[in-house]
Amino acid sequence: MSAKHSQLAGTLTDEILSGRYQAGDRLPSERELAVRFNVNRGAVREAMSRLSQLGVADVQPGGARVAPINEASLDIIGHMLASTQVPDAQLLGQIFQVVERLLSMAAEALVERGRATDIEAVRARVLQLLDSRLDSEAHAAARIEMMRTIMITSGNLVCQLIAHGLFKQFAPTLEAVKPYVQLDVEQFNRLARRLDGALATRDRRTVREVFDDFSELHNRTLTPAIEAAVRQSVRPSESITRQNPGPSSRRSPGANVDPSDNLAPRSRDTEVAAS
Amino acid sequence: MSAKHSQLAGTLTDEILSGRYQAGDRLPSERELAVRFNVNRGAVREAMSRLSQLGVADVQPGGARVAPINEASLDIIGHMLASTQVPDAQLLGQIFQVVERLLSMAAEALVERGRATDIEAVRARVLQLLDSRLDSEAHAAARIEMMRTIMITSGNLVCQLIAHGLFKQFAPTLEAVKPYVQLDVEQFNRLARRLDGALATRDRRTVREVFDDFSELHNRTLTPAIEAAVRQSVRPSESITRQNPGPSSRRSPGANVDPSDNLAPRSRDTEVAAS
DNA sequence: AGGACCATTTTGGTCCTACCAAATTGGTCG
DNA sequence: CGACCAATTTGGTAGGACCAAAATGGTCCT
Repeated sequence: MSAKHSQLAGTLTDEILSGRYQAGDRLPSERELAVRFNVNRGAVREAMSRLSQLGVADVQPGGARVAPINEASLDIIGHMLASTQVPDAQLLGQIFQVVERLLSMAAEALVERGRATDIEAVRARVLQLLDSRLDSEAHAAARIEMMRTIMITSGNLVCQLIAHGLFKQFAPTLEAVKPYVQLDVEQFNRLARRLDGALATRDRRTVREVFDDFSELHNRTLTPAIEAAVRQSVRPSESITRQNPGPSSRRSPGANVDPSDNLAPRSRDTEVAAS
Repeated sequence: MSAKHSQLAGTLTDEILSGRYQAGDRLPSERELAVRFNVNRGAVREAMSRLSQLGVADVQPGGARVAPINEASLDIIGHMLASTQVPDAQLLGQIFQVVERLLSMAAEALVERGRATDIEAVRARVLQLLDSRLDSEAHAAARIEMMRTIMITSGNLVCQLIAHGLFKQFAPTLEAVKPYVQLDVEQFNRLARRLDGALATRDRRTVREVFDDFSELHNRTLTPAIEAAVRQSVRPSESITRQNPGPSSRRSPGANVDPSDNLAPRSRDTEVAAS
C-alpha cells in the first residue's frame, strides 16, 4: 500500500536495526539498491534521505555508512517495537519509565508554578477517571487524556514533544498488548486519589511519590501482560480481529510486502513459516 | 554553503515556528515556492520532505498544511534555539530540566540494577571531575563525559536517544553561552562527592537528591549566564572569535543567505537593522 | 619496499521534464 | 439548499543527464 520509497526505507531501517550491518559498514550504493529492489533511483534516494534523518545512516558523497545506534533519532523506537512480532518487554519498560518520569516532572512543575485553573483542569481529569464506572477501554482512554492534560498544562514544550513522539510510536504496540493488561483498578484509584489531594494542596513531594508508585504499578501490570502476549504469540495487529476470511481475490495480509513486486531482497525465505 | 533544499527547509521551518503560519494553514504549493525562491521544484520537494519528517507540516496530495507545534519532532528544538539571536532562557531551562531528570533516572537504574564495573566506571568519571585541577573548559568537558557515561551504562536506550538528540541540538547554543557561565565549583564538587558516595553504597535515594540539587544548581548558574549574554547581545557563533578580516574576495559570513541567489523571499527587509 | 602523489572510477547531489493519482474547487443539476 | 460531477490544482513518481566530492588503484619518487 505505502509508497516504494517508504517500504524501502522500512526494509533498510529494519536491516540496520537488526544488526545485519555493523556501525561503520558501507551500505550498498544507491544505484545498486535501485537494481536490487527494482525501483527507480529516486525512490532509493528518498529512502536514504529518511535513513539519514532517522540517524541510522550517515550518507555522504562517496558512500553511505551506518551510524551507531545510540546516535539515532528517537523515531527509531517505533521501528524497533514493530520489528519483532511480540514487543520487546525491556524496551517497552524503558519507554514507560521515561514517560512516567517526564509526567512526574510536568506535574511537579504544575504544582510549583502552574496556574490554579490548570491545576483544576488536571484534577477534573483525575476525578473523572475515578468516579465514572468505565470499562477498561474507556479507563485507558481517560488515563491517556489525563496524561495529555498534565503535559500540556505543564508548559514544558520539550516534555510535550518527547511524550507525544514516544506515544505516537508505541501506541500501536500498546494496542496490541492491551487485551492482556489487567490493571489493578483499586490500587490505581487509590493513587489517583492521592494525586488529586496532592494537586489540591500543591504538594510537590507527594506528587512525585505518587508518580513513582504509578511507575511501579505500571511495571507490575505490563510485565505479565507481555508475558501473556508472548504465550499467545499472535500477530498483534490484524490477525486477532480478522474472523471472516473475505473473498479469495484478496492479496497478502498487507503488513508484509506485496509478492507481486519484489521490494524485499530476492528469494529471502520468510522467517516465520506458516504452520 | 549548504544546499538549496536545506536552506529552504530552514527558512520555511523558521517561518512556521515563528508563528507566521497558523496551524492548519495551507502552505504555498510546491510549484509556487519553486518560482518564489527561484529553485527547482525538486529542491522544494526535498525541503517539504524535511518539514514533513520534522513534523511541522503535513504534506499530502492536494496541498501541505502546517501541523500543530506540539506534534512536531524533538528536532525542532534546535531550530527554535537558533532562530533567536539570544537563546530563549525558558526553553533552555526546560531542556536542562529534562536532561537532568533523565540523567537521574539513568543513575538510579544504575545503582539499582547496574553491574559493579559500570558503577566503578561512573565513579571514576566523577572522581576525575573532582581531583584534577581543570580550567572551566576542561571541567565542562569532563561533566559532559560523566553524563555520557551515566547514560550509556544505564542501558536505557530511550534515555540515551533523547539525551543525545537534545544535546546535539543545544550544543551550539551552549557553546555560545559558555563564556558567561560561572559555575560554583565548590558547591558542584560537594555534590559530586555526595554522588560518588551514593554510587559506592548504591543509595538510590541520595542519587536522586543529588541530581535534584544539580538541577537547581544548574538553573542558578544558567539564568545569570543568559542574562549576561543578553546584555552583551552579540551574535553567538562566529563574530566573537573573528578578528582578522581576511581577503576582500570573501563572500558574506556564510551563516546568512548568499546574496547572489535569492533564496529568501523577495525584498524582505532585514528585521534587525544594523545599528 | 614504502610512502606520497595523482588520474580514474565510483558515489551521492542537483536539475529537468514528463506524466500519474489524489484532493480541491467550482459549477451544475435535482 | 444540498448532492453530485468534471476541470483544475497539487503532490507523487519516474527516468535521464550531468556535476562534485570521495574512494580507489596505479605510478612515481625517495
